[in-house]
Amino acid sequence: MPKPISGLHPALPALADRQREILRAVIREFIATAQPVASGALVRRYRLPVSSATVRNELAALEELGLLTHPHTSAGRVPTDLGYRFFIESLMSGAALQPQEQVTVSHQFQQAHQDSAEWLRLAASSLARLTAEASIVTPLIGGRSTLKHVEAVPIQERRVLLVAVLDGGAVRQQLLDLEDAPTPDELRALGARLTATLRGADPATIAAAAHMERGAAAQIVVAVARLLAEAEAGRAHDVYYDGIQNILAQPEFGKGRRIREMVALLEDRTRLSELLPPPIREDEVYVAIGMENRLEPLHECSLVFGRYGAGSHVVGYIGVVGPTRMDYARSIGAVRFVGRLMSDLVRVVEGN
Amino acid sequence: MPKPISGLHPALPALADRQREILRAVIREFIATAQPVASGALVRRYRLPVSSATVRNELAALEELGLLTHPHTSAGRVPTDLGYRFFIESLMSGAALQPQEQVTVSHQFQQAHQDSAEWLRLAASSLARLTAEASIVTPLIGGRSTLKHVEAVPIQERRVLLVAVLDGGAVRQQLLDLEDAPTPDELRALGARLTATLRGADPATIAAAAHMERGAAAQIVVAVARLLAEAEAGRAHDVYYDGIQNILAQPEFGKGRRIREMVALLEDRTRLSELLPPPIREDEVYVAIGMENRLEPLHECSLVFGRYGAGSHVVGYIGVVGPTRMDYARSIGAVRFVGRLMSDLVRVVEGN
DNA sequence: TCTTAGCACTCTCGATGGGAGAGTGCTAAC
DNA sequence: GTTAGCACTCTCCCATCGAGAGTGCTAAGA
Repeated sequence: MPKPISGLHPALPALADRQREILRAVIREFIATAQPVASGALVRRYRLPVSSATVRNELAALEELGLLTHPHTSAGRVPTDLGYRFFIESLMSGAALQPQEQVTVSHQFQQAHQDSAEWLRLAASSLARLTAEASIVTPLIGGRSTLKHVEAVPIQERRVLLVAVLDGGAVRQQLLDLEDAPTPDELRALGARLTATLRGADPATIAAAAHMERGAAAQIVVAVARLLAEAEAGRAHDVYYDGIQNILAQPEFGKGRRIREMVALLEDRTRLSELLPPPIREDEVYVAIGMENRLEPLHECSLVFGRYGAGSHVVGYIGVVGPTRMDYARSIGAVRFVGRLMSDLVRVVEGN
Repeated sequence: MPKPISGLHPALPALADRQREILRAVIREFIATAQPVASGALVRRYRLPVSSATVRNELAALEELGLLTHPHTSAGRVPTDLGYRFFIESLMSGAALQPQEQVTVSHQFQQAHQDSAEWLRLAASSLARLTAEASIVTPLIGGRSTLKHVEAVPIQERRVLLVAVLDGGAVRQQLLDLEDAPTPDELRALGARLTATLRGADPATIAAAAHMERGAAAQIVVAVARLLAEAEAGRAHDVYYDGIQNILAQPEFGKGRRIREMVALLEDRTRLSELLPPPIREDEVYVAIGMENRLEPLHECSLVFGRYGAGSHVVGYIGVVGPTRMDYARSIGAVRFVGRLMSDLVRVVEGN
């Protein structure tokens, strides 16, 4: 069974049971309220069997270990990045989604008309709604794109719509102005012939095959090769995001500067790829907390990413972005659930 | 020639030349600085040939007419919604986009692979970039969707990918599990036959034709009818938006409450349709200023919408949303330019 | 009659300064 | 090891105040 959480793995200290309990309570409380957590409030709210003075001693110890900080002398405690990391690695109870929620989301996917762009959009909006964070969903990236079917549909005299179906069921289309003007019947025959000869071929093979063709056929083959090559590269602008309103609502982004940078990052599809996680295994979830993120605008944010896909080379990523004060259990549960859903869909499309 | 600007047309007062000049200067200045405009600053900045006291008298008169206000006694003047309306109707010099900008945007569209979803996305991002506002772009809505070509591509034994090309070049796809298991050759023949018999038919006709078919063919015909019907309805979730970061940067949205409602409106595709303008003519631009908007969250915003399309029944909308303090000349110019570009593309795809 | 200088008045904005409240750290007793 | 008690610190809110900006008004000038 793969390690469920990946990401940085700094050396984490060993804690006594009571310290673990208190750390967990602090993080839970801070996630819920966004306010520094006071010793007295902990005792009251979590019915701890010790006094607030004892809790204060433990809090000081946890701060010594780097798991908590203070904004100022007379404020309560706030988790550090390391504190969150500890929480995720060894304190968090993996609360999955409610069965009811799971049913609702699955149901929506089933109704989504089996259109892959629709699935991506739905995944983004489901994740955003489930987690109340911003979500990011990429299409399937990488792997070999091979041709399953090609068709040239006449639009005007010399203009055809090229429709290429890829293995995996993705459909790419492109309008093409031809040098010569084949009849509809010729076009149909050409589509059938090219489908027969190029079926299963990868972009390089198809590009090479273009030399065997002349005129319209050559044009079409070149275009098909390019469409497939692009599909293989995964087009950066096909990334979907949703839930910007959720992060606007977070109190830590009230001021407005930080948040603008984050939204800019989400909207700039060319920069989005910098945000994707290193390769992770199926069903594994990657978490990057605060300063663990390379990108400066995300230094007060956390990412939770999962992957979906069928093979080991054809993967897409789905994830959420939010403040470091994030409900990690829920985010991880949601990412994992939606990821599995997407993987199932891919498997169905690719034929088990 | 159609009226270029549509929207509410309240009775607008007649103004003396100097008042017009001063009103124009106030609005220009406020659009540029977002600060209430003082009489002294106007004289200095716009080299008015009168003293600040005279300007103050005129400002008081303009305020009397409802075209300006002040936030408090000792603050400069701020345009009212009516003031902006007056500006747009009779003061604004229609500054179009720079030739350089026009070339850049046209060029991007030409490189966009002739894929209609790509065009929509590009239109949204171009508008956002040109205007520094948030943009909204809908696909073509309404009109009759007729079939141009249909193909069933085998994916697995009983599973096919249905690809329907519509008049206008839109491509719809759907995965379909068939009752029986036709051979690839049978599927190809079926596609050719259905294309021949159903070409040019509308959804209702196609749905009726389903009764003439049996088994897989009937299933396919039903699915095609539904795909076309959906295309005709225009799917609400196909709306694209971009440039949220731009409105986050506006000083009037600093506080964060208003802006959240606006972003929520943009992200909720089901509510987006409430935002679309009443029917407007080609090349006409619709402007709604502040309280003229029905939707409460937009009471401090303005919309500038244009339409694109080929006929009078097949239209799509493109527009920008920003604070009432918006560079209307630029927004209107950008919306009109991108709208024309989109219309041209539609005409090309539909075959002149 | 229109324009303008002068001036009092008003309002915002930023700095200043308690005072209340919350929460900690420490100490000493249990 | 735990806890009560207490001094100390820091934030936050509010009131105050002066500077600055800008207006409205008045009266004089063109």
